Amino acid sequence: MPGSKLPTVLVDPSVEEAENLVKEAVSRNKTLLVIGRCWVHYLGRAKSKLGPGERILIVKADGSLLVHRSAGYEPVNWMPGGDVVFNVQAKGKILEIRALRQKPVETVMVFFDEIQLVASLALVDSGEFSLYASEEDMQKAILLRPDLLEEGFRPITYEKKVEPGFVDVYGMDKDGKLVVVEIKRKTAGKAAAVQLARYIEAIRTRADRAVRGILAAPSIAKDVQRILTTLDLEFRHVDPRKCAELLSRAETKKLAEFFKET
Amino acid sequence: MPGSKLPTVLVDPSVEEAENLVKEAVSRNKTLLVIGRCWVHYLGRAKSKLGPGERILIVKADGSLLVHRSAGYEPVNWMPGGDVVFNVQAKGKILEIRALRQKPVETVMVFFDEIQLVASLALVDSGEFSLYASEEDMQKAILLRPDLLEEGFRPITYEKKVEPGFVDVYGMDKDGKLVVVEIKRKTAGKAAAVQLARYIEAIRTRADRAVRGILAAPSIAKDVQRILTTLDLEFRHVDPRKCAELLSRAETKKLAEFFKET
DNA sequence: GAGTGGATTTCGCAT
DNA sequence: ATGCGAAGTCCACTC
Repeated sequence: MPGSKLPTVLVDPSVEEAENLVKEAVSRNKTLLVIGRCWVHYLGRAKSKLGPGERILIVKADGSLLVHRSAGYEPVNWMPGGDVVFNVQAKGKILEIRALRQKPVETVMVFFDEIQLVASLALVDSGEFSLYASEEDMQKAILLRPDLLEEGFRPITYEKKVEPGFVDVYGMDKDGKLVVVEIKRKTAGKAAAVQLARYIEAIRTRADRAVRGILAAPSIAKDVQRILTTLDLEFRHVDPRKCAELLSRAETKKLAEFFKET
Repeated sequence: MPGSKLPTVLVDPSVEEAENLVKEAVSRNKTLLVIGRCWVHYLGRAKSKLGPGERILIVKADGSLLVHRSAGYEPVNWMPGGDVVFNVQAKGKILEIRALRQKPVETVMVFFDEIQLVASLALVDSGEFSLYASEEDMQKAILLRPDLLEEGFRPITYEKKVEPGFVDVYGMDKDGKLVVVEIKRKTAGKAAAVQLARYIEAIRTRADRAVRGILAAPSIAKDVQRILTTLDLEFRHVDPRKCAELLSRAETKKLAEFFKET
């Protein structure tokens, strides 16, 4: 076993013991875990108060801080990492942990009056994370296999700058008509249709010729079909998962070349 | 001390020991913590792979699952709580924890091959979280930015003693008319309107001049608008959240200065 | 139940 | 540094 260092763990420690380990952890940029009864104040972008209760506090090596309750995906209080400074001190029976960030200026203060567990960790983690089926994957897949969009479609550029922003994909259909493609990785709402319409509008006035607008997404919201019809836009079903599968490594190379050209 | 139950903690457990505690925790809806070397697969709305590394796994009482790395505010893998089903089993030296959600259909699979710590917690947490400003905060905010109440309003005093009690804020409108403001942090009911009316009454008789009464609150109860009209009082929508934001900006400045010193 | 908008959004990538 | 847009966004609210 590549003996990774075991965490230093204190169960039901005294305030002093906890204070020492917490200080050691934050000063050495370890990952810190504190479980116990606490209350929390936040002041910065907003202002909040959290009354006493048992929670999990995590302070990561990069300074990010999380206070998690027993339910809910999101932390009830937090601070993103970066330029965060910590101040830890025991005041009587209470352990105070303060975090201060500079940009933007904000502070989280956690007060523990009962500590069940403190752990100081030196997590070794070089594992790679890869995500498939993002909007970018859909774009790549369409560039690589234009038939996904429609037969005979030929991409010209991607992320093309036009007046309001960037067109996801821009190309020509089998009849030589210009095509603007807006990609959404999940159900496309009204906003997507309107955005596409704006691009079309901008290009039509500039190019002074017919332009087709295609919304490529796994599905569209209920009333959006009506909007599309009104705006003379089209919807094309494209499955992000299928797109991801298409992107094998070999094909990605070809894609790299395509990207280089354009 | 209301002796909250201490967590069950295993440091450097065997796979079997870990398996037992993890199973016990998820089956009894406790909050679970596992720290160790793992890799993670996600399949659902997208698809992701996370290579081996040391992380923190949290499974909460509501089924939400978080995999945290040593840096970053966000979990690298997760599952929101709700209709989540878990499957835990040891396969040889590897502990598998699978979470499956139905809507949408998605699954997270975590594989541990080294376990540093397992903890099963029964977090007791009834503390209230309030992001919104207190009534006092709303008062401060209105004094700081009178425009919140109405354009041209100028506060004169606050917490002014008048016959029945204390007026929250007292000032003048842009036409020089006296204004009495009653602040409520939540939906204002009949009592608030009546209270305001009493202040107005007292001041009118004393000052012998026109006085406007404004009820400042995020909203008013259904029939209160009628009462206000009858009593010739006005309602002004004031968002406690906006007040909190405003105050936090102001108070944050003090914070910034304080930290500049230190 | 679906759609819409906000978030102490966070995060990355562009200019 | 700043700004813009996507996110496995999550979440609360409305229809």
